Amino acid sequence: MFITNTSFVVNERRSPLSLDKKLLDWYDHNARVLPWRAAVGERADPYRVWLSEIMLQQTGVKTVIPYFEAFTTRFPTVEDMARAERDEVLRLWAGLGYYSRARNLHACAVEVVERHGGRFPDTVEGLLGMPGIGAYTAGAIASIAFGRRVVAVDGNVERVLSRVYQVEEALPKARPIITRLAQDLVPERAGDFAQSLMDLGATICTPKNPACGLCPWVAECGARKAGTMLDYPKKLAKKAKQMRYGAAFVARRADGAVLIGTRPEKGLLGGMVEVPNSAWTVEPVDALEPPLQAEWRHCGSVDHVFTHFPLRLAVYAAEVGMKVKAPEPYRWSSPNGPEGEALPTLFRKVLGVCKVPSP
DNA sequence: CACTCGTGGAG
DNA sequence: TCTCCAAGAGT
Repeated sequence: MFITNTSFVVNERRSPLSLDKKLLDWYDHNARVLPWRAAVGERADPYRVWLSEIMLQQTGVKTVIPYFEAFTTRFPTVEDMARAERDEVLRLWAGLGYYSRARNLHACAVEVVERHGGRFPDTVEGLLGMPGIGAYTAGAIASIAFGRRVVAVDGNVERVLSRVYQVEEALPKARPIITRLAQDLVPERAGDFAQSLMDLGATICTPKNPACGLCPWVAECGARKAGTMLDYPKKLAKKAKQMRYGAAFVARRADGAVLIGTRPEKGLLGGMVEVPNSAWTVEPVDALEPPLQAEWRHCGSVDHVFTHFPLRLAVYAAEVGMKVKAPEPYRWSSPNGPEGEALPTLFRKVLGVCKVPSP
């Protein structure tokens, strides 16, 4: 019953229905209706499956939906996205986070059009290694859009299967074990199976307060039997995150234009728009180095949390004359401000704390 | 393997 | 307030 790194014992089957059959029966009655899913009996559009899977990486369904609608409205097909400037993709993506996904998204669209005739590869091997497509996403697209009998192991699958089989190995070492357990379950309806596992993990077998009473696998779940659902999946302890400090400078002209720049291609918020700001250091810095001479006033601070560290930015603002040239490497935004730019949430917060009081 | 890479919502 | 974390990928 317990699954460890050295021993495998598959659950004995007391019930007349196999696990996959029970899950698909449940899915047929409880599948969530989502914009990227095909209507019953129809084949899902690979482009929409791909787009949704990239957006859903480490991101909740509720957050993704409005972005998905905006993208599919602006780019109905992969050709439309491939033809667009990358910067437009970044602007549409602004606020969604993990911006390398947006850079890879456009690169992948270009690759599909220029090297694959506008069609996505229909196998895991063909999909793997395209920009932004890893093991999970390749499996998801291959099974959901192309009906390949392969697995897509994500956080939901890790949680569900580690509970059912009481996988004692901690993540990430448990991943290959879980992948094998999942592969052994994949039925003919591989795409529905993948999505049913995700729906189960998202709505029933949740991290906290799992609704075991509604679960189609309640009878064969080892953790449920032992009452230890919350102990799975086992995870390695994460290291503590250290606060970093910095300063940001909002230079505003009378017409509303704000001094902005573009961040380096790679790294944090790569390729996105920023306002001038200092280095972010563990020790607060008090020597200010504003981008230009002006009467800078401290107008508040912004707290923001990245995945691997929290950040506190002291925000300074100044009004500058219409004839002031933008110092290198910065530029002036449009008179309405940088709202239309590829501005990540951090810098939207910065602009928010020093808005000009309206008359 | 271990680290980087966003954001907002839930408890 | 604080912790966790959501359909991971790249290096």
